[in-house]
Amino acid sequence: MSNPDTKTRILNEAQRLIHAYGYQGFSYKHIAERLGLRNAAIHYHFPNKADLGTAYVERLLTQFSGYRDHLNQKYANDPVLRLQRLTAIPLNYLSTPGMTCPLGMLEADIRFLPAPMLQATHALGQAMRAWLAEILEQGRALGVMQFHGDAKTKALASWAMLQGASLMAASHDVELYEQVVNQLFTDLRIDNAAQETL
Amino acid sequence: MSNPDTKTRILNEAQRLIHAYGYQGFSYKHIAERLGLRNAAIHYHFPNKADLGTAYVERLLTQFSGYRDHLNQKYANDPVLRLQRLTAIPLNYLSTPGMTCPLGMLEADIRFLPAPMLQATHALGQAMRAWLAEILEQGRALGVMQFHGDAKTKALASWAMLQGASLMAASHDVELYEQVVNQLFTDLRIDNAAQETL
DNA sequence: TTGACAACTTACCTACTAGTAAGTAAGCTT
DNA sequence: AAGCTTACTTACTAGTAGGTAAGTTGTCAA
Repeated sequence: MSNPDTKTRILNEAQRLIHAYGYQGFSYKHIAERLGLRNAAIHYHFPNKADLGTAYVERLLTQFSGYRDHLNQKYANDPVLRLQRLTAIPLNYLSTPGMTCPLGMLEADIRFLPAPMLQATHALGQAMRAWLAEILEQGRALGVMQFHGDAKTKALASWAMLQGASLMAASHDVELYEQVVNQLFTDLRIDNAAQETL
Repeated sequence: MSNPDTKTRILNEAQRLIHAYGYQGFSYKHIAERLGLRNAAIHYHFPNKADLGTAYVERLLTQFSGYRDHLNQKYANDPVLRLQRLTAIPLNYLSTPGMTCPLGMLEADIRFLPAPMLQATHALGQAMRAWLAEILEQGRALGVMQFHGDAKTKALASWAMLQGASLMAASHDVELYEQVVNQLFTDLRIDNAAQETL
């Protein structure tokens, strides 16, 4: 291979563009121009846009799974810390102005996603909601979080909140997302001292 | 005027298409085909796409303001009922499969909105959040709702939740939105009897 | 040194986008 | 009847989209 990581560079650039403009907001031409390639070169590595999009989501899923497993092991008995890390994920993206986090982004563009990409996206969403439910359940069991109703439903609602907040933050400012996360912690009656370390 | 309401028919069709596919997901061609007109006829009534989009949001804002004022008058002393009506708004849209409610839709497409449309959208969002904050504040004052922290922040978080939920519901099913609304009511410690009437 | 393969490029295609210029037919106004 | 206006149509533009077929170049293995 003359340039072993062109494929990776394409994927990286696609990710950047997806986070900035969404799935249907970027084109092969955009990638080609940024990387000094021609349109057809992208098609060589990713025959069609759905392949590229699916590769992007699958990489996200792999990254997320690794991070989740790592935190589950490292902070096995500290659901509050794990929740802090979970809610901090979008901040990595939102800190760059004009960038949305994948959470909200994919949900916003969901109508345009090709079938295989949609499937991968649903898998990612489900994995994240399941993790959140697990954290909440343990938090309540240990007495460090308080909430009413089923943990899964609470996780779903909290998830919707984070997703909505990350979308709003992308078009306003990051501070908005932080306010919502603070409210989430307040609602869960997590004491402020722990919240400070966020 | 030979056909006085062509303009309105265009706006109606644009609304339908925006709710189904988003702002950048519909074209003049789609409208023209549905209405048996030519592309240029749309341009005659709405010189460019931004004009059409802005007209759509402004009509939404007018409709919302009217509805809010009406409910504020009718249920001036019943914030729970007003909250139920507010959270029921997206259901009108979500009940048709494949349709998103304007709430989530506009937020999802926000990166593509032309300036004047963006302004109108922000005005609409702010109006709805302000109304929600007002309802929550009154609810807590009357002792029919319970929550911690500032009412405005709680409104922001709840708003993010509803927005996220309406987006998710559009790609899954309405029941998901209803679950999230139920959780919101549970979190606010609103008694179940009242909730039944939702 | 030949051949195969990887990693491209050139050149092209069809479909669609928003938008425009010019023309037309009907109706209203004076 | 003349002229203006409304509400369009026909025909077009420039630009972008995703995608493809065929050719080119460099590297490596036999």
